[in-house]
Amino acid sequence: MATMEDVARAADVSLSTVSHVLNGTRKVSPKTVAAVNAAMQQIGYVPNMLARALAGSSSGTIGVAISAFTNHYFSETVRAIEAACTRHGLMMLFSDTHDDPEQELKVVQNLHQRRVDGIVLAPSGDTHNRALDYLTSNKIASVLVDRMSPQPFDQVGVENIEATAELVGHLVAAHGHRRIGFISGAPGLSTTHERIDGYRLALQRADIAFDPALLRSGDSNLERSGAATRELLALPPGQRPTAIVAGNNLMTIGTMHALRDAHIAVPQDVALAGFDDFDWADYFSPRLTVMAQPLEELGAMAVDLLIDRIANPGRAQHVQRLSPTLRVRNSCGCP
Amino acid sequence: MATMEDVARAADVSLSTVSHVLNGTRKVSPKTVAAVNAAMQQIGYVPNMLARALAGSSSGTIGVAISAFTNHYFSETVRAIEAACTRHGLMMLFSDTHDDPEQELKVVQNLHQRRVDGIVLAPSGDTHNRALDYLTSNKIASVLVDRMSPQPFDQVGVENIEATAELVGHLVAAHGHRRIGFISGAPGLSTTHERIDGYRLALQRADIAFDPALLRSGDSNLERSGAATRELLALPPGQRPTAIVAGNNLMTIGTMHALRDAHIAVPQDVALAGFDDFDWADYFSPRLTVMAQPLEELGAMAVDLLIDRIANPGRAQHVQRLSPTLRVRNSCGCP
DNA sequence: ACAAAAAAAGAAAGCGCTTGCGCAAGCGCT
DNA sequence: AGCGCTTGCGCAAGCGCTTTCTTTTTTTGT
Repeated sequence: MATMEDVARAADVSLSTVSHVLNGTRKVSPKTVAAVNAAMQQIGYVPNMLARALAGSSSGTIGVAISAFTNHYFSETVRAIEAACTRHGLMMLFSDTHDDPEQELKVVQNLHQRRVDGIVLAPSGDTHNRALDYLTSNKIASVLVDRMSPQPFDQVGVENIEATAELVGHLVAAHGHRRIGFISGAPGLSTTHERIDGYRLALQRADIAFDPALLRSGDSNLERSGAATRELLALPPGQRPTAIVAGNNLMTIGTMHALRDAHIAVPQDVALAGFDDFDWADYFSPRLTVMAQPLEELGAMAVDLLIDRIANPGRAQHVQRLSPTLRVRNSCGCP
Repeated sequence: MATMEDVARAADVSLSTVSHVLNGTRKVSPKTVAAVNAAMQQIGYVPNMLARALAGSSSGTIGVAISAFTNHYFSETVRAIEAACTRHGLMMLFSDTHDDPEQELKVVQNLHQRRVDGIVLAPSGDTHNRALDYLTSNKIASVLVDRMSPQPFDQVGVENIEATAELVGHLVAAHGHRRIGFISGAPGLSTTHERIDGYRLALQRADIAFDPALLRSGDSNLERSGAATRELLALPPGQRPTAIVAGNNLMTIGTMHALRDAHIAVPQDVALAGFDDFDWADYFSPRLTVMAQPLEELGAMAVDLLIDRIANPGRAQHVQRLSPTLRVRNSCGCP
């Protein structure tokens, strides 16, 4: 494979001149530039980014470690990150951590070994996250997405408390529900706790007493949320919820499925709303009322933040919260 | 950052010994191994894969260029590829080509510059695909997924003709439909043509005359397939299809949506079936009858094929067809 | 026309690793 | 004691670039 030296030889200039034309790192006379370019063309030269990265500093690559690619929410986020990378001429090294702290650490180390310029991480909900420690102690430029951490990191997520309160509030204000069940996510995740807080905030605002029986963990997955829904339905008639809010997309589906299996009509018998929009929420029947996260902006902002930090390692951490938007469709009872 | 030389110094051995310990490339006495490992630990050494790749040959990285990450089908495939990579200790450099030949070429060149060991590509449906030419002329180990090409490449896709025939055949055999509409994908893609062939094959087997009016292009997307469905519905009563088959997941959704907008009950008024299963096909009402592609195996096989070719550049090309499975649910009319 | 300053290009020292080559001990053997 | 072996390791030449320091060439002023 042709190297820069071959190009230099063919253009009858020095190696360093070739490098400088390629990078525009110093003034080179137009005719030399032409000669070098011609030689590259002719020889079919392909730059070696590995060597470039080794000699220089940047590898032009960032790492992305996401916890649950299976979840549509995250794959959408990755897509947005990828788009942002392409816009900035970066490539993305991608790996799934499967929400496993062990795996997460491995992935981060792997990315570090490959000398990525920075890392975008959706951290697992581990109480003591070793991956985050690794990032800090190795001074790796990084930004956290979705899950927030008290540790000093650049972070970008959505505003969960007010958003959940708004979602729950809609059920109260627009449809008069007073007994609202909430299916929460996996414990340990910041998003889970914040959304529970939002739920309680909405109740409080509506002067509805919090009933622990109406708050069930769906553990962020389909099956468990189905079970949680069944528990809710098994409550004595007076205590049974007239509406259910699910804490993420998977749990919304799980809940809906359980409801249908129990022959409960949505929204006639029980109203339903969920956090996270997804491609086809609009195509279910009933069409699902959800709180949609701005995934595109989230990805773009994560990359922007990361690039900025790479350029400017010393600066203070930025924690950004983006606002989700309520998408009112029919499952809440709206026509 | 600590280098191998630092480790060598700390362990009081030569640089090459450290390298050999790290790679197990030659016998080193147990006590030296211990000393080196201790030194690494103590110093906090992190191997530099860039340097390793430059000096050695492999970068331990493969590139994945997928045409339409937005489509759930592809994101699922990427997930499977990622899993296979992790199993093999590889990392995945990922980029979306947006089904644009221009972009596709750029992505492939980019990956090449980063000296990936091989490339998994879902080629765009370009008549003369420059990306494929580039791969060939630069002798880059690669494997094509989903879309097949007449050019000599390792390829893995699904069997489309028989599968589509089976799907259409089910509508005929189990439910007695004789007028079956088919919404086909974007022209130029091998999958599109093969599925059309499968559709016609099924008709032929059932002695049903092919009616061009019943074959409409949905262009592989939501909106166009909705339009195609509306065209089908606008046909004079005697000519109108009693069942519709859609050529991929997006088009199935688009079709279903159009049907609902037209207040057509599925499957009572018109039966529906589609190619591609997706997470929630089971949660729609009616539950969707689909032909499910073995995405997990597809990804795994692509990576296996690629690894094999990297190890063995000279061998003949393998073209693999995996068989999708029919998942009968309710939209076809089955109880 | 000639020195001084500016512009253009070359030489070479790394970046952090792999790997072929070769040297020094320690072994059993005659 | 001396021979050929094996075993364990160090040396140093790259891999293909970037970048600093110099050297050469061209321009400009008087």
